[in-house]
This record gives sequence, C-alpha cells and structure tokens, in this order.
Amino acid sequence: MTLFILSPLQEEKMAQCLHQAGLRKTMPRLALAHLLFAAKTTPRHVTAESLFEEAKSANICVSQATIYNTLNQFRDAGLLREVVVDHNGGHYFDTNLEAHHHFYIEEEARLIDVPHTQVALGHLPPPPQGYALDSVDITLRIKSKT
Amino acid sequence: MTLFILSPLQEEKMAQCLHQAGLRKTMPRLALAHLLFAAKTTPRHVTAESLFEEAKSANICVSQATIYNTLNQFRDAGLLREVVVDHNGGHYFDTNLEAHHHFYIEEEARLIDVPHTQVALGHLPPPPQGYALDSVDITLRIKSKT
DNA sequence: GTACGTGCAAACGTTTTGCAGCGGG
DNA sequence: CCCGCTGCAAAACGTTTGCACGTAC
Repeated sequence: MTLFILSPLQEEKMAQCLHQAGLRKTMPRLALAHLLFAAKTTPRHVTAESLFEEAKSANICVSQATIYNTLNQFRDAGLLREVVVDHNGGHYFDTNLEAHHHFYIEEEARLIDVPHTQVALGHLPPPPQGYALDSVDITLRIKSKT
Repeated sequence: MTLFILSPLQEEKMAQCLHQAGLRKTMPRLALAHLLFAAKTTPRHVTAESLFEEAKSANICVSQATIYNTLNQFRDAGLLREVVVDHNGGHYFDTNLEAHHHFYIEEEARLIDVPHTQVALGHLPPPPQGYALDSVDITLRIKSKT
C-alpha cells in the first residue's frame, strides 16, 4: 500500500507525462515519475537500487521488479536516458534528456552532467561503410586529488 | 589437460611478457596470452565469454574462473585495457594499449578502434574543485543503415 | 618449502521472467 | 470486459570466492 499521496496538480502533470509516452496511468508509475521528475531543474542520476531505496523512504511500496520494469519502460518511452559508465554499480538512468556528457567519479560512483556546449568536438572520423553515427558518448573520468 | 602447445619461441616471448608484468609463468597464462597477443598487429576486443570459447576451440582446457582471473590480472598488470560500452554483453578487454576511442555497433556487440589522432577534442570543461582528469572515453555509437 | 595459481562448484549481486490476480481504459 | 500492469518468488546471467590440490620459483 502506498502512503505517498500526490497533490491533484502533481498527479495531473505526471499523468500527462505518462500519457504522452503511451503508458497507462498506474499508481507505481505516477509515484516513481514524481520522484524522478518533480524537481526537474536538477538532473538526477538514479540506479534501480537507489530509486528502490528512495521509494521506500517515501513510503512508496513497490516491488523491485516494478522498479526495473518502470525504469526500462521510461527509458524506452524516452523519459529517461541510460548511461553506461561502469559495470560495477549497476545501470544509471539520467533524467537529463538533453545532449550532454558526464564526469564520472568512480570512487564515489557519482555522475556529474557536462553540458555538451562545454565540450568542443573538433573532428570525428567517418563511420565505416554502411554505418551511420548514432550518438557520441563522452565520459570524463576524474579522481579526487590526494 | 592442454593439447595446445606453443613453440619455444612463442613461449619465450610470452614468458617475458608475463615476467615483466610480475606474473608467474603458468600454463593457462601462457596459452591465453598467446591467444590474445600473438597477432599483435590486429587489436582484439574480447569478453570473458568469447575468450573462453576461443580457448575451447584451441583445445586449451581452462576453467571459467581462470579466464576471469587471468583477464583481471592482465588488466591490472597493464597488458589489457577494460572498455565499458554496454551493460549487456559483458566486459570488453582491449589488447590495444594506446590512447584511442571506439566505434560501437550495439546490434553486433562489436567494437572498432578509432586512433585518438582521428578525434580532435577542442575544449573540455575543467574538472570540479578537488578533482583531476583521469581519462577521456569517447564511444561513437553507430548503426547499420537500413 | 612456500606462496601463489588452478579447477570445481557454490555464492553473489543485479536484472529478468513466469504466473496468478488486480485494476485501468 | 479485456489487456496490461503488479507483486512475489524463482530463475537467469555474468562474475567472484572458498577450498583443496598442484606447481613455479
């Protein structure tokens, strides 16, 4: 059971969001969407695990399977972007949909957004015959100075 | 038991390689090193699974655990580089130690090297306070034109 | 001789799936 | 009313680990 209650206004906004993405307006999706997108000014980087914990803290009772399913659906629907930086620490999902890159701090398993305007890509090689460039992922791995 | 036999010359070369890396000259390591580095002109991108299959085909009988251990040791010793491109399909290890980037074809789970001389990076943002840039990974995701 | 490497199988953490029942449209 | 979503638990997957034995040095 979910103790977490959205205001009508919040629910309305999330419902639109889901509807646009072709997803039914179900309780877990509304609640998770709210967690993810409520403070849309700050980009968020969540893993399945971190979102699960966050949901529990907010008294949203959802199963792990639903977390995974929902994140994958949101990703497929274009509401989230998947970020691959490391094999240890799980998949990251990024609420920032704009073209951008990342600083990655392995020691802290933490991502920081880098607006793509701050990265000047001078020249890229042409893709091999028969292939077209899909996307460019730049990961700037950083370490704390000791 | 290993049916795979290295020529004295090959063995000598690999033995040097291992010794320099501070690793004992054991049979599985010699054999796997040979598989990985024999044709050093062509960079190789292997996963634990692909190397395991390759070893079996070459009548090298090693356990999976040894494949994983050996790959990790080679990586730690600087003989291989780990490449992160995707969460599905396992870790890639790259025999190309030089600074370079990758084309990645998700549909084929295939990597193609891009010499870093072919990528012109104009400008990068400064790392946050207290952090220093460690490495820059650029993945050019490409798709076959349909 | 001793510390390290190996094989085997079992453990591990993360993600997915099968199935019965609920709930949205 | 029907199809899709959910929860639960179990399976699947890639990787690591514990242990007894073997081997390089």
